[in-house]
Amino acid sequence: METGEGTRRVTIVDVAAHAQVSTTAVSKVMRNAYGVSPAMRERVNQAIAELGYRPRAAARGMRGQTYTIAVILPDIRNPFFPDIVDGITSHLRDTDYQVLIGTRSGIPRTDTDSELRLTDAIVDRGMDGLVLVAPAAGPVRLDATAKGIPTVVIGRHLRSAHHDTVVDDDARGAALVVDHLVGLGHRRIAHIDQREPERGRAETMPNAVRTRGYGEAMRAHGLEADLVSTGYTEEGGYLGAKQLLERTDRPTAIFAGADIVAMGVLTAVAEAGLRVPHDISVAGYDNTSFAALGPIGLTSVDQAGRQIGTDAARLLLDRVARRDRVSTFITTSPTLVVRRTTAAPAS
Amino acid sequence: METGEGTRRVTIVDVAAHAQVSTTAVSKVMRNAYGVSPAMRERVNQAIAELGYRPRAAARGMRGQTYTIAVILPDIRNPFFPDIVDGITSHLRDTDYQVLIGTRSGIPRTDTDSELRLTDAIVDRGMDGLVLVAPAAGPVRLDATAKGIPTVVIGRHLRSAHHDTVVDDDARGAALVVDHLVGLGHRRIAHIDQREPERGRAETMPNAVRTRGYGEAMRAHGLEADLVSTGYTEEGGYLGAKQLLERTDRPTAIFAGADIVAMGVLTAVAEAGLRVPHDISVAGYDNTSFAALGPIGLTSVDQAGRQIGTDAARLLLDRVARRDRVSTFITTSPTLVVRRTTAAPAS
DNA sequence: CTGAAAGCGCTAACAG
DNA sequence: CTGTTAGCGCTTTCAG
Repeated sequence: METGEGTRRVTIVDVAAHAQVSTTAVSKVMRNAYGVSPAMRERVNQAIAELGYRPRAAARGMRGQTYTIAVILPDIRNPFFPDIVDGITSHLRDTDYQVLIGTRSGIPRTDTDSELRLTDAIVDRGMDGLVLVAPAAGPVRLDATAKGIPTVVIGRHLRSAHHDTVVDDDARGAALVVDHLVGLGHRRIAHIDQREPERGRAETMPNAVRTRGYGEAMRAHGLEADLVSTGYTEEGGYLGAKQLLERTDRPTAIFAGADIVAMGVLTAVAEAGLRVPHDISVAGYDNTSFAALGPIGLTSVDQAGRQIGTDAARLLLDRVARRDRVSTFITTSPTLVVRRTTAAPAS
Repeated sequence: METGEGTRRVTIVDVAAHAQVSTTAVSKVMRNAYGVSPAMRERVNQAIAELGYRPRAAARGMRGQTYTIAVILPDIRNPFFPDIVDGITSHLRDTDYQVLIGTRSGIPRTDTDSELRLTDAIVDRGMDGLVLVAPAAGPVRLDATAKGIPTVVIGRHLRSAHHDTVVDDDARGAALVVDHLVGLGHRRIAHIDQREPERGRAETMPNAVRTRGYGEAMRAHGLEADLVSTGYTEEGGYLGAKQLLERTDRPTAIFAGADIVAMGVLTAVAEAGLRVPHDISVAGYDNTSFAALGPIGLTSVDQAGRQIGTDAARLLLDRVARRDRVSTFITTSPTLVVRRTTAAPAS
């Protein structure tokens, strides 16, 4: 127990000596490896407890695993991501694995570069697995990463032989919103999405797929798409809505690509002196906890983030155990949650 | 560059061979250590670039540093914490250090146990420094942790010789709110705080200090404190407010201990068919980005989370460099941001 | 200023 | 079922 000043940390050698066995035996017991008698297991465990021994991940990592899983989030402020993280950690709770989160939450967003740096850092630290949430990297890069470390990609519409994928049917989710608004009588429905600078990613990013779904649904109803591209942040929503509200012929409904975007939209609408849903309807995507808030009551698309996280964790552990197994692609179905920010247009 | 299947990862030995120098030289160049000629530095750097070499943190950690800083958050959903994280990462951006976040965001909250497990995991992974945000552990435990790894504690009103501390003047912040509400004419001002089960921590937890500040300010105005203890979560605010609103003689103002709590309060108020601030005033603490949202406009106390994070990062790097330096205690001054959820009482 | 050699703590082969 | 031995990739003495 002694946490004294100069006391050297207890190592596997100390445990082995204390239990009068070999270090191999201790190692095996820790990893629940095959080939240890119950008696020895008992003795070793007791020695571990008595000495308060804890294995060092770095040393283990040099030969075996580090028992650490990293989750890379594009943005720590988006309240949707905690749902995913919850799902992952809850699935890993009873295992030996530890979850650590990396984020490029700094100033620059949609930054492929900082994501790359983070991914490298994860690999350098010998982590056992990686969950990438809505990564910005291209398919080639993702494959290269996945070849080096078991990887699950969340949110990209991208099949790969090297990583597993869990993704929401974003096109369907967007259509759900459009259908709902059209059903209420709206014709001028605008969409605020995230600008997708790189051509190659356009088809596979969740935002792009939502945009496509929106466009197709509008067309199906014989309506014209009305797109404003800013970004999936509160500020993006604010700026996008400002732009839309300045028009003489402003839309009667705004479909924001994410709840966090809708938050900015609501702020802009309030500033313009308009009332929701009387003057304008607003819908979001993700069904975050903030959408349900009393003063908000945002109509939104639920994509079951917790479930997505759980699925990702399961796939990841699976792949850590068998790195060569065939890859899996899971699609989840979104549902619409109607609240108080959408209603029939006033006119 | 070859990211081929079986290609062994390039190590320091490969770099040394390529540059025709010793591994020691390479090691020194990487660490910007003393005693390398510019010519050699140049050669080594070129070899590193040509081979795309990246040092493995685990291996480095066995003898030296891992260049990794961990931040432990009590809750990933509270929108105040990203501000702190932003401050930390922005300060560390141009260093070799990498920030990784750990959170006990699972189901159980205020869980000393899961915090401990996380702290241990951080230490086991040989991280170079640790930032603890509003930790639940007691002083003895915190000291023990800090003895093992350079540590900065954010949010606890606790002076220690072993860790540095950055903390907001929570008592003053609470008084700011009470003074503001009393100035508007309120007399029945309730406070929703977080239950503090452990006696020993009562004086040092931010929530407890806010509660104390609230009580003292009320007394100074000759008013009686009215406390409901739930938790610093949205749900805590919801349940606490529900309880308060059921009373026949309900308060005219509710001061929530954190913005996230205020969110729950607003939901409960809306459900009760009451209007803010006409029927009841609501104030929060933290001045998160959500407080500024158009449909919210929450009056809140700003404690400059980004600045707190920056200070913490600076102190931490400082201590990583000189582990034996005297400890520092920084207090920041909160300011009140008045928005639209507070007004004179109706009666 | 440079390099050879000795570990850091652990796991994986390999023998007994 | 158990123990011995040889490294993993890096940093650190300590000589040259």
